[in-house]
Amino acid sequence: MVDRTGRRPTIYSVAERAGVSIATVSRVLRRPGEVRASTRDRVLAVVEEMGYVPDGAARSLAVKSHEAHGLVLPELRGPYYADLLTGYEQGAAEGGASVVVLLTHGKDDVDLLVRRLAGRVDGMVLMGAVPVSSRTVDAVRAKLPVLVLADRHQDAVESFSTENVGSAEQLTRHLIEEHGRRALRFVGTPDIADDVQERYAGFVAAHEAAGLAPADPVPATFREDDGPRVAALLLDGELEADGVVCANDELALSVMQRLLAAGVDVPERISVTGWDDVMAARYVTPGLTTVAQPVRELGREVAVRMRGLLEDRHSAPERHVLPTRLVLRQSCGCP
Amino acid sequence: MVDRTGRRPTIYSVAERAGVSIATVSRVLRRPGEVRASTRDRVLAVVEEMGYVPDGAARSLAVKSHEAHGLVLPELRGPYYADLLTGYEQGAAEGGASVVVLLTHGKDDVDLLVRRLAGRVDGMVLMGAVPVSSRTVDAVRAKLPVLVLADRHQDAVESFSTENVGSAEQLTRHLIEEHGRRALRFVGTPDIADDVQERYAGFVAAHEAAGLAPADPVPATFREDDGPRVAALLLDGELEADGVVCANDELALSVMQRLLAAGVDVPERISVTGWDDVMAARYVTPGLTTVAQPVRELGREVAVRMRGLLEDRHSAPERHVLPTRLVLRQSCGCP
DNA sequence: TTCGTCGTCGTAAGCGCTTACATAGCGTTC
DNA sequence: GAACGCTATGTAAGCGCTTACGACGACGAA
Repeated sequence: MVDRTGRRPTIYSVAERAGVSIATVSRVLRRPGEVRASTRDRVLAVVEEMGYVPDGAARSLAVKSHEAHGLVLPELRGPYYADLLTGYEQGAAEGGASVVVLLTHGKDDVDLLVRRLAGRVDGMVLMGAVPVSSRTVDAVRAKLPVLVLADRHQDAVESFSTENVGSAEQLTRHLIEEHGRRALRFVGTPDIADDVQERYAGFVAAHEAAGLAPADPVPATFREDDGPRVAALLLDGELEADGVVCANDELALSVMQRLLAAGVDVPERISVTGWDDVMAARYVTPGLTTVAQPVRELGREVAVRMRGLLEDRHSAPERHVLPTRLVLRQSCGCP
Repeated sequence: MVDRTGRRPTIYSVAERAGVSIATVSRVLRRPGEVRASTRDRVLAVVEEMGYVPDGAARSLAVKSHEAHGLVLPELRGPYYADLLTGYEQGAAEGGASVVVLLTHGKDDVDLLVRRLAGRVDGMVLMGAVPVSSRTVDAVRAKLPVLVLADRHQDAVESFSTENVGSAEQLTRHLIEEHGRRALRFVGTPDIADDVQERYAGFVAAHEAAGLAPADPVPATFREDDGPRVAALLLDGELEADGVVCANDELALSVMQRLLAAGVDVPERISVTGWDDVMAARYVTPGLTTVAQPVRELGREVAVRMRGLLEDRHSAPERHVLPTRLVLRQSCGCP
């Protein structure tokens, strides 16, 4: 399994053992059609026997391609990022590229890590929520194609996102028109991320269309931990509402659970809605009304687009928005 | 931003522009202490100005290290793999390595992909459930350290897993002793994966300890889709049981929901338990009794161990088992 | 027979880094 | 003031691949 030098086999040891030149070994592996069958078989036998695996770094250096994409996400909680990664990996794999993931949560040198990553991949996908300076983004963009997800649209940089304003408006209108809600609150901090902002915008739009005054958002993070706090405000009467439109499902589930535990009738007295359609949303009682995003498809499309950019670096930046789907269950008041 | 050749800057263009040799540029970036402050500043200024990012492949080739680990998982559904990856990425990042993920689900040339991956990383972690031939595993092991997760313990290859037999036994005993169950069924296909096998073994052990005859397992995959089928068996009376020990939470949730929808009193008439403690487990009613695994810690420990192996390749293969924790909620019969 | 063609394979020049070693400059020491 | 040591930097040899180019022989056509 080891050549005479005691090190792992290289293309040289394989060539020597098979009695051919290194060029032939390379051809056997990359363009088998160009070498005579008998030679090919002999070389393949040696490859197998020695357990030769070509060094990716050397290949990358020679072909000037890393055959890898970088995917930078804040974390991996919840189904969103995992699905995104799943779809992306699939799309990248279809083009023969692997994906290097960088999770920024808890790291304090994100800019450095992103720059370093830029040296090891052919293209990079940045989640809007990652804390990276625009200086760094610019530096990386100068070197390779960059795609941004769910971020405020900076011109010049191509972005993907799922539709937010429209579906938030539709959801809110549903609560107002179908369930007669008049005192809705949006739970989530718009400044925290671009999509939250858009969801709130939809919330506002629906109110204006109905001639109602939209209330200010109730600040909350995406984490479950904030649910109890918000529920307490509702229970104490500090927050008067007959419905809460939460920025995501974790928050909604957590709020709803607290309300139910306190004996509040959901949805009779208060409607609760979420966003994302996590698994728990269809198992809880009442079922959580929410908005489903085609996250896996999103991931795949992003990867496909990245492959396109790698082919043709000069295509103009586009803006992609994927449609979402309102999922009506019982927590809004539907039967 | 681009040197005179129109290509991206290399260490040569930076050196030329800064009026130093490439060795000095390299030193500025890797061992700043060895170069005079004035020179260093000058070089750094040029680096910044040109937007220079060292090529990872060239570096890897020179230092003979990819500074990356491979993580091969079947998929990314549910919190298990996502948490594992999160923990692993953290542990790897602490050692300055990035992680390349390979998802095997839906791919038919897994062996080839794994071999190829082996050429781009310094070490590889294989989930037991990935469909890879042992020939391939051996070939990869000959080249770099391999760690296996939740797999049948092949000697020689180091493995990590969470405790299964003991906690399954404990869970089953709880159902028998505390809730007086006498006709339990295990839902899951032991052959499918090593951990399912172990969980069933614990199920059997508890029965034997109680002087009861353990029933055969009811085959089912990890997916939610199998829940309705199993529930139907229970409802039709084809399966007589006063409790089902499911191989994971998805299955358990799905079965439980069907039973409840059909008017069966869970846990009064039938206890239901799962495994993994997914988020939905604490939001459903009744709360799902399950077993929590320290997945993130597992991931991190695996990464740390991998870094150790990379330092000292000759350490003997160890077998690591992390403890799990029984989470009693109401679906077993507890108040 | 001669020449061109084609298929097969070897030679060698990179790809962009790191680093051992050599060298130059300069302050110390006796 | 010569010998020495130390620091800062340059020179150049790889690292293991890919591939342009050319050599060579076999073969068919003229």
